[in-house]
Parts: sequence; C-alpha cells; structure tokens
Amino acid sequence: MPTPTRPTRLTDLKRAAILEAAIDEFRSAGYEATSMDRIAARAEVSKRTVYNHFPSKEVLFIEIMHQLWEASREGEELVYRPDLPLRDQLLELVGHKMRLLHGEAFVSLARVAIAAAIHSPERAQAMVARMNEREEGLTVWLRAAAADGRLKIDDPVFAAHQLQGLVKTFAFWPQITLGQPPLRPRERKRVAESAVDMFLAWYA
Amino acid sequence: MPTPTRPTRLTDLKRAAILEAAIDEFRSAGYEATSMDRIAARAEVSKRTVYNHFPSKEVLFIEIMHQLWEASREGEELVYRPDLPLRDQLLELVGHKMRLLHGEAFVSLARVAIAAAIHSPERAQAMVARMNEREEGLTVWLRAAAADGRLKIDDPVFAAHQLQGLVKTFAFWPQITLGQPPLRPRERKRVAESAVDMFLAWYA
DNA sequence: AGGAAACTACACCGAGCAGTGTAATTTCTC
DNA sequence: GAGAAATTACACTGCTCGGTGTAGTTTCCT
Repeated sequence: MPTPTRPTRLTDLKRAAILEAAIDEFRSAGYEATSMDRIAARAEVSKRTVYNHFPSKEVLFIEIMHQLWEASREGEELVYRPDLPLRDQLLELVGHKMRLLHGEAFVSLARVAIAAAIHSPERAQAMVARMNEREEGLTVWLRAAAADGRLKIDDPVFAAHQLQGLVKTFAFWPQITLGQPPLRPRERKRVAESAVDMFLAWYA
Repeated sequence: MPTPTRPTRLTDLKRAAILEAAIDEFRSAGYEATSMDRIAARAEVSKRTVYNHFPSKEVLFIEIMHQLWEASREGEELVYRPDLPLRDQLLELVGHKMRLLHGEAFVSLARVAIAAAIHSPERAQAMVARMNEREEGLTVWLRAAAADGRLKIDDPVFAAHQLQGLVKTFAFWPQITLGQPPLRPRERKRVAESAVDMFLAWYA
C-alpha cells in the first residue's frame, strides 16, 4: 500500500460521519431545532460517541462553521489590469463571485450563519466583519480602476456594494432565504452581463 | 364620555398586551426559541389567559404575521405618468419603497418571516408569493414606461429586480440579517439617486 | 497476543416545553 | 346587586432536550 495505515482509522471515519450529519441537520433545521440525538442517529453512531468527539452542541456547531468557512475559500484574487477591457475584467470578477456564491459549502455556511445571526446580534457583528473581508477583492479592483482614470468612482466601497447587490438579488438571497435552486448557466450569464453593463453605463 | 364604554375593556387590554409581548419575543428569539411561558410573563398575564385568547402557539404566531402584514400596508400605488420625467417618477417610487422597508412593522415582519422561512421550505413559498405581490407596483410601472417607448426594457420583471437589488443591498438585507440600524435620510437619498441614475443610464 | 483506546447500548438526570383541567377570584354587563 | 364572562394560580401530563455515567464490546497499535 502507498500510504501506510493512515486514511481509514475508524475514529476518523466516525468523526467525519458526525460532522457530515451535523451539517445536514443544522442546515435543514437550524441550530435550535437540531438535536444531538438526531445527529447521532443520522451519523449511525452512538450518541455517546458524539460527545466523545465534541464536548457540547455549541462546540460542534462552531467547529462546523470553521470547516465550512475554510472549505469555501479556494479564492485566488483577481488583480486590476490596465491593459485589458474593463468589461472583460469585471465579467471575470463577477463570474468568479457567482461561482463562489453557488458553491455547496458556501451556501451551507451562509444559510446556517444567517439563521444564527438573525437572532444573535453579538455573533452577527463578527460574521459581518468576516463576510465583508471576503468582499474586499472587488473594492480594491474598483479603486485601482478609478485611480487609473478609467472609472469615475469616488466611493469604491459604495460602488462595490451596488454591483454586488445587482448580483446577489438574483444569485444569493433567494437561495439563502427561500431555498430556491441555484441559477442555471444561462441565467448566470444574463445576470452577470446585465449587471456589469449597467454598472459601466454609469461609472465608465 | 364620547365613546360609551368601548375602548378600555380589560379583555382587550390583555389581548393587546399578549400580542405586543409575543411580537417582541418572536422578533428577538425566533419561533422555536420563544416559549408561551415567556410571552405570558412579559405580557404580565396568566399563561392560561394566553391560551384563552389563542388556542396554540402556532395560531398566535399566524395572527401576529397577519397583523404585521396589515400594519405594513399603507401603500397607495404610483401610476406611470407619460408627462413627467422618468427620473422624478422613479425617485418617487424608490423613495416610497424605502420608506416601507424601514417601517417598524415591516422590519419586524420580515425578520420573523425570513427566520421562519429559512428552515421551512413549504412556508417559504407562500411568503415569496406574497412578498412578490407587493413588488408588483414597480414592475407595472416599468412595463408602462417601456410600452410608452421611453425605456428599452424587454423584461420588466428582471429589470425591477435589478433596481430593487440596488436598493435592498443597502436598505434591507443588512437590517434584516445583521440587525443594522436603518439608513439615515442622507444615506437614503444617496442610495436612491445613485440606483435610479445607474438604472436609467442603461435602460433609458 | 495483549493492553490501550474507541465505540456501543442503555439508563438516567434535571430542565424546559406546549398544552390542559380546575377551582377560586375578579371584572364586566345589565 | 346578580349572573355571566374573564382572569388567575397552580398542579399536572407527556414529551424532548443536552448531557453524563457505566459496563461491556470492538478496534487499534505494537
């Protein structure tokens, strides 16, 4: 065997099964309505084993949030290129964002996180901060394009929110709050192009 | 006395106190995490009295949804006027929408409803339908303007969503999901004008 | 092979939950 | 002032939950 004896330890399989089951339960029922018994049953694991891996429901939940957060990274930044058309670059940026928005891990994270944030003002703030971090990419691109004189933008943060709003109203909020299916490729293309064109019509 | 003996019946006061307390609890804690005992305590009313007015938690919740829904109406429709500038009319429409979005009743409703919808696909659909009803106003206005030849819009529903997205990304979603404070008048003006200008730059 | 580590079934605890029944007290209405 | 209606305190049912303790079994590692 290539790898000695690592990958298939029982305890690791159990732990993975618990996490997978917990994600499913939390996502479909929310934090409050999910019980440790249900998680154990779904993972086909003793309830005691769940508590041997995770000392409490809260810790298990936080662990899942971390895991989904990391899983939804995978984002290399796009940098501003003075030599390429704005429209092409923006389409690339928006397309990249939409691919992230429709990732399984990201949707799971967002649904659970937003459901939790709605009723916990303290936790909400931390999530805001981190979510906004991830949206920085577009802002810096806009700032660079403005500094280069190719966009008439005085407030890149505001403008970035506008462009994101144009996209999220189709490709994020309906999926998160209403469980609607992700956009099909044709729809994604239309949303992206229409958003970028409208944006450039005003700011270019 | 002008009004004979109507307004201050004890049973009406109790009922009102229960509804008020229930709204507070549901809004801040969500449906699952709110208990009838807490509602009774907050309303300074016997738990039994709560059940004398409302046969179950579910019925009480639905009653509240109805009440908030009605309270957030107050919306007269704006009709398309061929003789007035598009920008003025759209600003009026958007301003009207933002006033609704920031109403106390509407925010309460939306927070509770969305929190409930996130984990209940069946209920979510009904809410979508009714929410979209209320967004019809802008769509018909756009359709009229397009038919009049003053806007180059082939899909008014899509375009209406875009304009709404431009507004909601500042004036709705942050308030609902993150509990952020409503926009100040200056910010509202800026969001509305910028959204309308960008919209018209592309579709006019 | 043998000891350590992990897993399991199961019983249990204390708490909170939605909802009910009742008998006594207060309030309304005429 | 009398009868009806509403409110109250309180006890109670049946259920679910998060979490623990235990004793026996299985799996891992050397």
